[in-house]
Amino acid sequence: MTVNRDEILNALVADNLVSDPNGARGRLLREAARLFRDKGYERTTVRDLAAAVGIQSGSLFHHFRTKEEILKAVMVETVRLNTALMRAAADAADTSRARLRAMILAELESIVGQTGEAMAVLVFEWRSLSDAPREEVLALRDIYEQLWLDVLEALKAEGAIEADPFIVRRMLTGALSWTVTWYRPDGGLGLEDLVDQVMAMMRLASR
Amino acid sequence: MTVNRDEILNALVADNLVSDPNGARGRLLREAARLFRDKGYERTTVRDLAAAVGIQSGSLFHHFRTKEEILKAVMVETVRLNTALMRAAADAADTSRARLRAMILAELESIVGQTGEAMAVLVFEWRSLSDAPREEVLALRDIYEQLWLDVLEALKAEGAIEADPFIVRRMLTGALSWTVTWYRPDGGLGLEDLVDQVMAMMRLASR
DNA sequence: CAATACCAAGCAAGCGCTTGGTTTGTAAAC
DNA sequence: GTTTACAAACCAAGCGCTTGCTTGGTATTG
Repeated sequence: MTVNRDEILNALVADNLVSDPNGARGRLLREAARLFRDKGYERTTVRDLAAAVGIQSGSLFHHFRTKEEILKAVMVETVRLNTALMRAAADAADTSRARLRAMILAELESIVGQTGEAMAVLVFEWRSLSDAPREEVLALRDIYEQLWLDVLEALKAEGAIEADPFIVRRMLTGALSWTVTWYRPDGGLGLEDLVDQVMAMMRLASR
Repeated sequence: MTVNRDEILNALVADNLVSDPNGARGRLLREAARLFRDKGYERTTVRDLAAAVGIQSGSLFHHFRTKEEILKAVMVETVRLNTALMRAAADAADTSRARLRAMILAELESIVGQTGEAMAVLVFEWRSLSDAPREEVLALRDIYEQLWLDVLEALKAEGAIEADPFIVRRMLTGALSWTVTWYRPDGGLGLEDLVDQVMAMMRLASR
């Protein structure tokens, strides 16, 4: 990887697209992501959220107008960050096959790494968003998805994959995001190994 | 398929392992599954559940002691039914490859078919179950999962797949259950086509 | 001396669930 | 073949609690 995670994050923070993780807002969003993943959005109360950052529940509404706005912010910022990370990962590879591998690794890193809580929220809590904000998040996600479709279409053109790129991506989305429910980085299986397994499953091995 | 769905269902009903879909309890569980999938368990109130079957909210507690017990019943009965269906699908095929194909088809049929609501609940709402009932459901699910591991291990031994069977199954779980979020049977893509795509993705085609 | 960040207190609404009593289905007793 | 008995199914009402959010005021900071 030529561009590292922190550089990308800082650039987004500078553009006000993502909250500074060290600021009050950023800290709250991180705790919110953790709570939303662990207990679900509905089971998490504003009192839980407030306690997690050490303030009174009413004080939350100085930073966010509603509880739902917190959920939306978690999702929006997560998509933005991951789109940037994914683009960087894709750009750094020079063959389609290497590009797919890099993207799978990047997505798994997001899922099991620091933004894992937020990624899980993105996967499991979209139903808790009401229509308008959901559409907003989905629109952002489309940009992210297009990065995947580009590389999968290239692989299809090369004959490296046989199935429809669109469907392959949807299957990959499910397969990779499902790892949040079972993969533990401290187990015997490293992240790179896991990527190898995914590539092997699609018979695209050759690390 | 030599054994059809209704036969299997009736056998389970006769053994009291699954509620009669026409009975009061069965109807409630079906409506509960639909509501839980559409709005999530937490957002679904006992008043919603009662209204869906046309009774007062208090009357629910004549059939179930708590709201959580309804969720558990939905999950338990769904796993039981699908284990039976999956076993039948597996037994009817004679090669490992055909068996995997039959099982993928069976799982997709469960996901997009009549029990689809309940399957989605099983996937997305496990976090809403408290510890003890969750362990119970997971224990039942292990039986179901073993059916998959058996056929994947056979395929591995035959050299038809390259990756670890355990990991392949987890990837398949994610990929297939994720279809609930996007696949619509009335679109251009039929279920058999979708299975073909999955097999093609694993380079196991040859319908 | 504003503006920002927070606290203490509490309100209105909605939640799961309980209660006491009525209707309905079923089958034995007469 | 009507009556009696009784449990299962349900209703109407509401209790106690938690929820998201508001309000009016007080520190803190540049």
